[in-house]
Amino acid sequence: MESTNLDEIDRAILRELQSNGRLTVQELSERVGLSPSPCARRLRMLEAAGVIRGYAATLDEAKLGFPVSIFVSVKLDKQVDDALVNFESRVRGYPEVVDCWLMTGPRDYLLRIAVSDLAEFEKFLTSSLTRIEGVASIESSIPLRRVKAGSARRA
Amino acid sequence: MESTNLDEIDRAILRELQSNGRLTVQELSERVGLSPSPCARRLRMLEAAGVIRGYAATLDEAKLGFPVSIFVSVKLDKQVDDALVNFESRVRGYPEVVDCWLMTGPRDYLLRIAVSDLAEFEKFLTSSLTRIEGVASIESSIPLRRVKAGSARRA
DNA sequence: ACTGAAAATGCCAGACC
DNA sequence: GGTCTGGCATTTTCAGT
Repeated sequence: MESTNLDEIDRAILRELQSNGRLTVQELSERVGLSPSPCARRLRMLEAAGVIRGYAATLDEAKLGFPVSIFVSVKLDKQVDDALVNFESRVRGYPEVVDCWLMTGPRDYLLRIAVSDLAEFEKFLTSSLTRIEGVASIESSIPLRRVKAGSARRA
Repeated sequence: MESTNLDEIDRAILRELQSNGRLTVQELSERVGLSPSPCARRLRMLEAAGVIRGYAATLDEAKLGFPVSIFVSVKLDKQVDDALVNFESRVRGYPEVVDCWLMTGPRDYLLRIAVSDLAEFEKFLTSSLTRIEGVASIESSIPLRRVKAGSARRA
């Protein structure tokens, strides 16, 4: 999992595609100061190397109907592998869970939940999250507002 | 900021574009069971309404050279507007800060930082973050692994 | 509202320098 | 890495259902 040697042009390509993922090779090549062919060659390399995992539309969660986010920190009562695997597969299945990290320390999980309102959150908590086997305790924090939104560090 | 009435087809369009943002209108129309023309119309509506904010390449942070993420929770010593505005504009300028939320409660910020290693993190902490005026205290948590990655809840 | 076809555009791929 | 050209895919529009 190396940082695949990238030169300044590769990084420029990635930057452009991070802010506009539908750029055509032509437009892209102009923006990075290259002609289309070598630009397309680099792009294919970046995709093949897995530096570019894919492309996605960036949606407005509020307009989608999920204006409320909640950060939830979860403790399991035993950290055996089975419990982790089980918890993670459950979590991956819940659409309410947007993001989930396995943390160091007390070996918790940190999740971001997106819901339409607190009633939906309560339902999710009581009927889904707390029902997962091995969940010992849960702590929620509610954000007011997203200050900066990114899915990856800017190249 | 309403949840712009979306029918099942609109949501299907959004779902498809969330997992493949470079789909052409043609391919998209086939997948959602429509012919290209109305599909293109809907797509333009979704973009104009701001439900679709844009398109982005999804990058592999590790392969980009930033395998280490750190969650940082920040407390300011006074929560006057000026301090918030100042902190936020600084934070938006740091490439290391991928994500930032203003939290309720003790009115903290929660940030995700992406760096190449802990040395870079230390440098960022001491020479950037702690130098922002009004920052009272900082707490860091290190994740081991990302379990589920999303930038928005699945439509 | 969706469909289908036709026209115009513009894109990509490949061979080659 | 750059240029060019052939061929194709895409988008758009328009008339029809």
